[in-house]
Amino acid sequence: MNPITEEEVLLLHRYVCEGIADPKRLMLLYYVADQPRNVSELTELLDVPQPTVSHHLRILRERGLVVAERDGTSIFYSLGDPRIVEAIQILRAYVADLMNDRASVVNRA
Amino acid sequence: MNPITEEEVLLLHRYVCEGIADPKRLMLLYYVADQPRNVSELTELLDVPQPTVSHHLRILRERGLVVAERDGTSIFYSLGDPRIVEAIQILRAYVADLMNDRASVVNRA
DNA sequence: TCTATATATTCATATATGCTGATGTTTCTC
DNA sequence: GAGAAACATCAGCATATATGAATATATAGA
Repeated sequence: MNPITEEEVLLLHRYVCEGIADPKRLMLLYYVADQPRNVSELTELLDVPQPTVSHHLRILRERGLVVAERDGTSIFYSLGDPRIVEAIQILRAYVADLMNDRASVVNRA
Repeated sequence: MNPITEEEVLLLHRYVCEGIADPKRLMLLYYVADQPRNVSELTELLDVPQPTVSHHLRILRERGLVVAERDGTSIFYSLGDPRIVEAIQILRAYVADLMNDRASVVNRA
């Protein structure tokens, strides 16, 4: 495996891991990966106050994980790079297996 | 894209994202992905007090991201699932591009 | 320009997390 | 069983982060 440097890890953490380290931000990434959505839509989908959504969108935006485009008074957000969700999909499969394993352990008991 | 449920996101966050949301833990994952290593080795590699290493290993272990195996007084840690690093590699490539883009923007200025 | 709508920012608080010295536990050897 | 080595846990502190009410900013339309 290509050895990773400490500097690389710090960048990785700063620009990606911090970004996805919150359940609401994960949901936001999936919402905007599906189609561009404005803040009002995302606020309704997440069911939290609008400032909370803007706060999380800012964190995602500053890291390039989402991109914003204004259309009139609305601002539409979309996924910054498809690899983000691609990577999360792999982790999602891992978690699914993890849960299946636990279930089968319970069934054997 | 396969729609993700809120429950799935919570599990994903709890079992993976929390785990990789720290630079030291990212380094640990890469160290043990390379080869199984005991706590003493990891303590030396990370250059932090041993309790700090054990603290992070515990978080990784509880989530299945690493597995522990005792050999005498030593405990060797190895990667729990290759998909973890596979996913991180994708994010790593993304960050590399992000940095290259920034560099080229600077060069054009 | 005035008003309404959409979004961002500020600020205070609560919670979570990382850190590490001190201490406990497990295992090996003699 | 005593001592040493390796690792885990505890406990207290410091820092970071999420939250959301209040407020500011930006745009569109009248």
